[in-house]
Amino acid sequence: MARAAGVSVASVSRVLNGQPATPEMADKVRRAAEELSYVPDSRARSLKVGRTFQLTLAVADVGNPVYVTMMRAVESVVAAAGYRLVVTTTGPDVVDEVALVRGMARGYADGLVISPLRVDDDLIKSIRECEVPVVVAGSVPASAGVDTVRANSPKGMTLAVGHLKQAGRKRIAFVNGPADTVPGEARARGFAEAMKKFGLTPAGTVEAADFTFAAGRAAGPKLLKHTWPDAIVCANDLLAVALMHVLAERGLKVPDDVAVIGMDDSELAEQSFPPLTSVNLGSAERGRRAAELLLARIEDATRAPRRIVVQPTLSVRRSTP
Amino acid sequence: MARAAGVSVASVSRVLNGQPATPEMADKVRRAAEELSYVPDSRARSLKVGRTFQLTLAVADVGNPVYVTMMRAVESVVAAAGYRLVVTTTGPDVVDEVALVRGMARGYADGLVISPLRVDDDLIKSIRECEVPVVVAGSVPASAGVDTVRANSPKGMTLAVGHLKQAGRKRIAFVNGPADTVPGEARARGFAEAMKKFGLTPAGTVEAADFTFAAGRAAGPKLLKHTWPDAIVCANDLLAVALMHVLAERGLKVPDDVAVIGMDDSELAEQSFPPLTSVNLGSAERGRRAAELLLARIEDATRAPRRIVVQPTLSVRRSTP
DNA sequence: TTGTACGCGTTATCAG
DNA sequence: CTGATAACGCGTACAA
Repeated sequence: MARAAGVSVASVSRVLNGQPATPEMADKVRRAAEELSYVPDSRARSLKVGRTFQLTLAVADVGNPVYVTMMRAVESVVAAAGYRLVVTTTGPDVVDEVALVRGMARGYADGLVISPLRVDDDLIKSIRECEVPVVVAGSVPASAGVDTVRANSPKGMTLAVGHLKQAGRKRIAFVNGPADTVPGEARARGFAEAMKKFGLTPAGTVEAADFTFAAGRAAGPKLLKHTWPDAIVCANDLLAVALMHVLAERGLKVPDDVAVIGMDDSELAEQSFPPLTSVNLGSAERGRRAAELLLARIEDATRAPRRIVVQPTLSVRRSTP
Repeated sequence: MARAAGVSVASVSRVLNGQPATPEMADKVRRAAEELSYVPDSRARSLKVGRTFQLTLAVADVGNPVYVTMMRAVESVVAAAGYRLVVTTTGPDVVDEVALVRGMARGYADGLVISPLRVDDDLIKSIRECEVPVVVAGSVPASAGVDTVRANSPKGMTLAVGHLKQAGRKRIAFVNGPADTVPGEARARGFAEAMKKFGLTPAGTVEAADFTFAAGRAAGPKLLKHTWPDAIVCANDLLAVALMHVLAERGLKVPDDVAVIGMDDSELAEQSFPPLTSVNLGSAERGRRAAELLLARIEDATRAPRRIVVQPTLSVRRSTP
């Protein structure tokens, strides 16, 4: 390429990176690059500059629409900054998450946004020791000293239960995902607190095997075997939609017989029938903020860790009165 | 690292790549690697071996559940072969697709699976000239001479219309996405052919602005202004679910008053209410086959281009009688 | 402003 | 079987 343009390799590099050069030099280089449809090799560039201009987003399950929302948000922020996004699915096991974080040391990406389902000391340790910046989209202890952006589940639960109480519902049940996960634990605590705050007693609780539609289908009958709720709060939209299916099969009308509320306010909420009232935990904003935090830390590795909390809102649709 | 183990860099490389070495040598190297938690830098490795062990999947819209299915399938195949997957969203414009394909020359990935919404000569040209192997998940002319795995939309439409006719429905309408897209064109043609084959006349057709839920919500009323169908075939699941919303708003029962059929048989089909009868165009299998084709071509660049067609099946659920 | 020369960390080659 | 060394293609001091 350099000799095709009749100049030095250094000049090619300078022109293509927008550094000062005489117009005629720039012209010669661009002309030759166009001619040969030459583009700098990103592998060599990565080795030299120590950056890949790639970022990784790790989520547990791409089939969960909340991660689609988050992915969109992260993608738009990092793309605007000139980065590609590598989306990785970790699955539910924390060991896989730890392996992923450790693997970042290979240097195939310049940073990581991870939304872990389960967190243990190993994971926190691997994040702290990671070669590249890591931002956690989820809850980790403040003592971990890592950048974090998380939702406010308890407040979200307050919104949900308050809305139901105002509608006159009193026998409120709760469908959670696994309580040994970070979101599962937060939602369980939040639900209990919210019920207490409003002077209500839970009409029943069930724990689905995971946060999927199938798990919700299985958990619904278990819940309804022992209780006759007039409202059900679900830990996410997939579970809520699954519960509406179970209720329909039993001839129960939503929202007249039983009101249903989901969490995440994902695209599924407006697509479901009836459209699902859902607590918006700010997944798009969390994704955006997490990406911004990551970019900022890449710029300046010494800045103090930030912990951002995104506040929830309630999107009222037709599954509640 | 080499001097930490007291051996040469070459030996480190050999041991870590599983090449023959004396047990004691292997031991020294592994011990030191463990100690320093050393992992080979993938940037340098990429530069040297000319491979990144990364593949790219380009889709139009990550919010479309059919791409989630495809993504899962591609991911599992390439991961098993030791590759990472980079998911890129191209949007609806062909120029962005062309830019993406051209950009592959930078060498940040070893191959590309692209599912283009619109195809023109520029795109085909860029694919043929691409530095790295490209597999198209979709339809391109055989003359293009590229690896392809596509669905059989006409046959899928025959399945859909045949199912409706057998149920006694005669006033069948069609909701398509943009007809200037590859899937839009294929489905329009397929629907027309299928109707003719069964001796039926279309009860109306409307073209949504794109393949999204919102576009379906907007297109539904337009269709129903001029016609009173007893069945509606939709070009994908998102449009079908949107149509069911529109029908419900007008007090029309699905499937008693109007039957609805979607295409893609995505996760949304079983999550919708009523569960959506949908033509399974084999998105998972298409993803799997496309990934396999790509891996095979990376192994052997000289093999003849293959054109795979995946056959559809019908998943009957509750939105049809 | 432009060119020359070096080094990034790894793998492949070749001599020992 | 091991060690020394030459690339891979780029960015960048430094010299001109």
